Amino acid sequence: MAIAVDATRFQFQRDRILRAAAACFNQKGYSGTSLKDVARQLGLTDAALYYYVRNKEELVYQCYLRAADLGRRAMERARASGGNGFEQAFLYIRNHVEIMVGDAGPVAIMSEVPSLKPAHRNEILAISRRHSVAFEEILSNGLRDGSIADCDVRMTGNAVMGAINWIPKWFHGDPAVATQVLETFPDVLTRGLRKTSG
Amino acid sequence: MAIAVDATRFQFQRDRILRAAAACFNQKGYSGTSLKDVARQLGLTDAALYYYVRNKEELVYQCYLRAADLGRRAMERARASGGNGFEQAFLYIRNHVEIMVGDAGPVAIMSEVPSLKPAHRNEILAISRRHSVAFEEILSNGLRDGSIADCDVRMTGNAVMGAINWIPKWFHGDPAVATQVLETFPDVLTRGLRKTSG
DNA sequence: GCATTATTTTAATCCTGATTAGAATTTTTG
DNA sequence: CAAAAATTCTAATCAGGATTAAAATAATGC
Repeated sequence: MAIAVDATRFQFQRDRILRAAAACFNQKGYSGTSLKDVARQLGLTDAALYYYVRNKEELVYQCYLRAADLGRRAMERARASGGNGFEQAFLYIRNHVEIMVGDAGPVAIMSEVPSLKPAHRNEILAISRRHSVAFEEILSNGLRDGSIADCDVRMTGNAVMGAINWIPKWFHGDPAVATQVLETFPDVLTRGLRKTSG
Repeated sequence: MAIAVDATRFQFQRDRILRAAAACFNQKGYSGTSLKDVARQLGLTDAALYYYVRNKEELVYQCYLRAADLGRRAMERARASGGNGFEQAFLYIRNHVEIMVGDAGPVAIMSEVPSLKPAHRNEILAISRRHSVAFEEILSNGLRDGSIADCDVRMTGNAVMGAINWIPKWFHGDPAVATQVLETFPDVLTRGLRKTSG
């Protein structure tokens, strides 16, 4: 009954499982990965996973929750930076890209959100929406403070999110590529936002 | 034994099925859609689908093949236009976006490519690769002919493809939005490519 | 209209991977 | 070390959707 200072072992394993699952889902597709696949990667047996997760649906849900959370953190660090609109947009993108190609481990592409059970699906969708809105707000701020060139905020947001979310489709862990991505992607995505003159 | 001039009825139904399937996959997720779901949408019975497709795997494969083909056409029309690099890039994006939000019907997001059987998977991947390479070539041409500003060709390609491929995630058929997308998305995606001065 | 072919349905079957129960093992605690 | 709790395994079971076989219906050609 210790005052759970150490959410240690359980939480730790659970997180390993989520990362292994994310890796499997991204690499082998959702329908292509069985619980056995995920378990094997950790030297476990499929049944063992049920100690950490109610069922496969919840495994996916947790993966997505983790992905959403990492995105949220990237966003919050950017907003906390106190820069102008452009700087915050750039920073958010860099933070998020860093997560996608960095050692946070694989981040699951949210392709099976629609098949989550309603409560889970709605939660994930709500977080995603908040996330999008937050980015659009940054863009709006940038328009107002003059750091971002005139643009359709909604569409720009959709474009940027798409580009970021799609990363795991073509990035497969090569560290050299990771460096390149980190250096160029944020610039690629924000070039169009830069205010040219005044 | 007629010289199959009219691939009519069969091909027609098959295409309807592919579109219905694409719609289901995008809306309900891959694991969330059963063959019965797809069939019901057409007033058919699940078993009837087997007259048009060997199994579910092939249904997905055909959906992806169709998606890839639509993309290829968008690309070819752009290349055939004979414009400079920037113009071709812009045109390709417009063409492709038009397909994604237009009345070509829903285009399947290729999220389950990894779980296709090897031959199918490799074919889809090969097409995708060709597609990416083609776009990168357009960008390279633009760099050479001076119509596109200095940029990382590979990463720019990845960003643009991601943004386009992600469209079905947030576009759900609203015609007003379709118009907006068509008008703004190509501009959003190419702004960063425009040569500012010389 | 009749025969042939194309398309769809009904009614099983099948199969695979998720899930569960309970035993075994390992870890922790005192 | 003994008892309790935590974690994992073995061995079934189970469910649900994919798939099939055969019959029924619709379309087509003559």
